[in-house]
Amino acid sequence: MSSTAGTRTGRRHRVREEALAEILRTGRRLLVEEGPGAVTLRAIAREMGMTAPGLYRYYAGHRDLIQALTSSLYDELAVALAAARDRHPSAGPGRQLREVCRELRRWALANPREFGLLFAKPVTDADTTPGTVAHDSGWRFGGVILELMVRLWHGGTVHPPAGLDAAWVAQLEEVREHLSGEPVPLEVIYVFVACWTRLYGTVAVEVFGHLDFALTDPEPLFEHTLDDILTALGDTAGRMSSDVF
Amino acid sequence: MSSTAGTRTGRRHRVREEALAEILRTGRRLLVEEGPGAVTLRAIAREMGMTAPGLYRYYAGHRDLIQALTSSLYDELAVALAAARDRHPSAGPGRQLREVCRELRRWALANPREFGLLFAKPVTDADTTPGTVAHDSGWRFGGVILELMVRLWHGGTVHPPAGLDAAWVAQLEEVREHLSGEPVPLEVIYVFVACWTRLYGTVAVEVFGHLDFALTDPEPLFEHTLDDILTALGDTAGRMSSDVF
DNA sequence: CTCGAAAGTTAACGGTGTTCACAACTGCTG
DNA sequence: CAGCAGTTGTGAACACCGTTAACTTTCGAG
Repeated sequence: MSSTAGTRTGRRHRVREEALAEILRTGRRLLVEEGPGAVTLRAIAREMGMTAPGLYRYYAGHRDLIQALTSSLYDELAVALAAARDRHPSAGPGRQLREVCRELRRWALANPREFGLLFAKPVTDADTTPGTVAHDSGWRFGGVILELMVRLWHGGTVHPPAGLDAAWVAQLEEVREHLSGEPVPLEVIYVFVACWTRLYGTVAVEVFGHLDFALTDPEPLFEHTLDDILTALGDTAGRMSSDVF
Repeated sequence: MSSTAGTRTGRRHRVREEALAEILRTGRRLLVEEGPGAVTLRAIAREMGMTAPGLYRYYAGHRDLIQALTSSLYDELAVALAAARDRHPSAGPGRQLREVCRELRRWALANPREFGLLFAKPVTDADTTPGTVAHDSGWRFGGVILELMVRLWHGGTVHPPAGLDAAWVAQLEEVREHLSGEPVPLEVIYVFVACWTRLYGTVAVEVFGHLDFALTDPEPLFEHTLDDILTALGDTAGRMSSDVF
């Protein structure tokens, strides 16, 4: 172990970071250009002008590499969502949430393979780690959405579902402090989950092409859904229609 | 070519069908017991006491085998949904649709790996056929849901979204006769797609474990969503709450 | 300058999908 | 019944995959 182990930006350390990043970059390029099945240790190494075992100096194996790639993509998505939010600094949380959701769809459509890697797989597919990684990196992105919902909640426009039975409330309590920062009202978590399933369903179905047969342009459906979600959250501004959907 | 080529149930033909079915059965067992990555030509052959190249007498390759397995699972799901519907023959379409949706969730939770194979992957992942197969087999199941929605529509309780712009309507027209049987009203297709995205989102998020961190029992959320969907469809019977969600 | 850690190589093992040449079996036809 | 053709299955082989082990090279810190 070098005596300058704690050094922030040692030369050695820096080129290593670059290598780590290039591996991920190459893996992502393969994912985008050739599909999920093509992001392989040997292919990445080949692409980088080295041999597969060399990659083991950087990642413990194929699984860990994919995991790292997933993490970085979660981060990128989180940054994109936050940027969409900050693009309208003076807007209320409703408008900002709307823009964030639109950015999610935009990102997913622009990066369908990446979206698939992040959201199309079971979180535990017998190979991903128990959940800590999925939590940390996955919730840098989820936190952006949740935070806006909390702010909407603070505005007082959200009215929670009435019939929350006891068991339901109990498990929500469990999650409360699990979220960093302020204590999140239980009902907000419920609303968050409900809205997320709608958002996820709409975007996933579109990105995965499940309704290619029916819709050549699913954007109107998405905007309608967005209206509906924001109405459910009590936001009245920026509404584009007043249908149930 | 044998002279009895057209024979319905020739001996030869029958044992072949059995072999085809056993291959699928074995593949499914591997999928369930060992995960998606384990459903491999060699593993299936090994499990059946033969060698991998022998399977090529039955399926053109790994892709085709997976495709066939997917098709059969779609069929099984369609049968399960239809059975749930027919379990309440005297009930109205609203109640029947409710039971069908519940059955979808039940089936997905009981067969998560199969559900993942059917719905977690992009329909065209650079390896599935263009779409004809996904259409035919995928819509024996979707048709069950659509048919109930059409019946609800005939009941007159469904009110379509008002703001359907022209382009939106145009593409819906395209789909109209693409569906077998009676001409389906355009708005019904819209409602169908909208409801399907909600249903899919709720079930998929639960099955894939995206919200394991937050919910130990997602059933209340599902029931709330179901209430909401059926309300949107104009069905008033069997409602369990009156919240937005 | 030295030396030890890090980076990268080659070789190898077992696994995969896939192809091809070949053997065995089965059942129809002359 | 004999023979023949189609069907079914095998074994060997190829290329690719993840992974491990032993080895060489590189390079920075003391």
